[in-house]
Amino acid sequence: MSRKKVTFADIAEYTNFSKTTISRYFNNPDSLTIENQEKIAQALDELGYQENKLARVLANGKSEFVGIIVPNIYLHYYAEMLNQILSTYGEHNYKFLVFIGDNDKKIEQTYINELLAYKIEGLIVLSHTTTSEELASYQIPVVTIERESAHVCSVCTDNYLGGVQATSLLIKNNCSRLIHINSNTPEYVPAYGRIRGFEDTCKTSNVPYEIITADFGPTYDSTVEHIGRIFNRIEQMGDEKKGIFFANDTYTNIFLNFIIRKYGSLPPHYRLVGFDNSPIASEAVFPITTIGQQIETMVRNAMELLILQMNEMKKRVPKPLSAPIHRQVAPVLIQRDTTDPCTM
Amino acid sequence: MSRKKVTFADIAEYTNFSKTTISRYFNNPDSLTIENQEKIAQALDELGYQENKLARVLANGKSEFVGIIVPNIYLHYYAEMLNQILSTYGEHNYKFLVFIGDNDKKIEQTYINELLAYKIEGLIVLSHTTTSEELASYQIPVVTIERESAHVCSVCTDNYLGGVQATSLLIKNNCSRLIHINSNTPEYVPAYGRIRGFEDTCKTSNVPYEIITADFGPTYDSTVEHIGRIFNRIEQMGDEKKGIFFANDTYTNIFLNFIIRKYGSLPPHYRLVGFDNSPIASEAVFPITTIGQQIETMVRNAMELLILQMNEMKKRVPKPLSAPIHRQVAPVLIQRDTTDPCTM
DNA sequence: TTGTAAGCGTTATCAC
DNA sequence: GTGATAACGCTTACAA
Repeated sequence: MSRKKVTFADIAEYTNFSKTTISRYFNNPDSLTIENQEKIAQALDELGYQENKLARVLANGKSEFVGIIVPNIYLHYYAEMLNQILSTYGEHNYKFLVFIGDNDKKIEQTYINELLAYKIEGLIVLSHTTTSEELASYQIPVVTIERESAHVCSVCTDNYLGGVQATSLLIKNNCSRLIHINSNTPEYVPAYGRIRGFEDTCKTSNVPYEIITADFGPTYDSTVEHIGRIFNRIEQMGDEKKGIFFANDTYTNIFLNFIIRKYGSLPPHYRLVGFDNSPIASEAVFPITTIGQQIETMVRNAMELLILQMNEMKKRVPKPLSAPIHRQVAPVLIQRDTTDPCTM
Repeated sequence: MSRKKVTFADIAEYTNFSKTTISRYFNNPDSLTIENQEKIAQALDELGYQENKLARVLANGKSEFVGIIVPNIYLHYYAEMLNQILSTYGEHNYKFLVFIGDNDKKIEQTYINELLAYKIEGLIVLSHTTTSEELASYQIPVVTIERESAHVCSVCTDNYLGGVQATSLLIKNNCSRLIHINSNTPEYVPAYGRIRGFEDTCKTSNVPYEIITADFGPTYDSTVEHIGRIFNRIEQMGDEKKGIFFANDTYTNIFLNFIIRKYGSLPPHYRLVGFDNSPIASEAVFPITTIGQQIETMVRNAMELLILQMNEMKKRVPKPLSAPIHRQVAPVLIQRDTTDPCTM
């Protein structure tokens, strides 16, 4: 009942083979006769063998572990990223050790050390706490997603293009005044591209525009409060047709709610576009037109870049990449009910 | 530069101690003189030592790994669970290996086998694919959360109480007709308690009630469609004050959206209560009154139960629990704008 | 307080 | 095709 652990040694004894042969059964079965394969299979079954991959890792150095550091999974965006990453198990067989970053550099360091102690083969970073320079210094394969990444491989959405798509749609909707609403975003963050895309498109098309940035505070409620103020300000602007491009769907939804509560519906002089295609965009009273990040594609790219590096590390003479590879993924415009139907 | 791995042997040689002493430095530092501790610390630093916890696991059997199987993390409910579980790292130091269940028993088996091969000390199961009987058969510490759990330890929300809370509020709101909307839920699922709580409360209070169940299909859109039909049906019922208790906030929000699009606001003859306190409940045009699951408390309980079992396994003569422990966590009524203000 | 030596359960190398 | 044997890097009696 309380069977002690069965090991290769036991199987070997039981079958009159050597441990080596048992090992081969797992790693290179073709090198055994079918007959012997069956003998071993049977012994495995009869003795109730249970693999120990940790021992194998110690012996061959391939942990098949990949570390992940996410800032949180409260936001659907990160949850979906994580979802997609974990789902690659079926394809690549990497096991994922997941840590939630604390926005605390010290703590994140300890996470990384812990991951290194468990011999991860690679690291996927979504949190913003540790600089890419520091990440690079660990000398292991790294891929970052949608964050600063000067010194490591990365995958980002083409935020600039997203800004252009959103703004172009609003212009096609004949909005005579364009507004972009965002939190204070440093220029080195990929998402800053949304602002540039917006601005450039407005300029090119010669439409008057305004960029409203603010610190929305740390909570949903504080965000609502700030956006409420912005709503009131915009309401004063008169009734020309306003096209508003928001940094994300949450902001858009909050703004939309203010509109609904005032007008009972979405009046034609408001056209809104969000970003992220998060659930709230489809769940809003009037489903929100938004720029969707192609998360699955991003993750596929991230895994490709990571595996590229990890495979290199397994060679006798690993030749690290001469320069980090950066990939951009085009976002997708998803037209719903907060803009006029329109073929672009 | 491409420094070879530094091991205890190297440190030992460098410091003229034995490997044992180096080991003790990590596991029982007090048994060394301060002086020698510093010597070793310095050597560690100078040689650039990097722990290898896998080797340690092989030697002492304590992996500090815990496996998690979630059905998905697309739903905020699961994402938040995962969030809370992962966040316990700071407290308990268990590392988490996360798998996304496929609703496919075979595949989930392979996940579990993989986890066993990596010598997890315990397993947290949120997916519904594998029966608790099967889970128990693996002979390792298991805790399930909010699912069938006859043969293993578990943590659940007190769904019955939740149903009672929601229904009582609607009755206090003077609703003269009570309706519960749910998908087809088998009785053995914990969430079925919500239905019983609703029904019992209606009966006790002698208020006419109706339970509407349906298969809402696999997508958000199909859910919208079905709820739209239900909305139309309820609209025909006349204008008595209706109190509707939904199985979750998503249903509630969809229903609310139908109301808004028809009436432009929430008319007083509709009172709505959701379940889960998911983001959509607060983000809706009219923030939704809901029954919140205390996820953090649930997770704390789950970890307690798991650690209890895992610690037992570390004893010389582990005495497994004579019977699985089941814990219930009370839900919390969160009053917002889809019900009348009311002190209960 | 410190050291010796035998594991832990695999894989890798080199023979046969 | 198969087997001995030495790693892999750490822990843990048992000694001293």
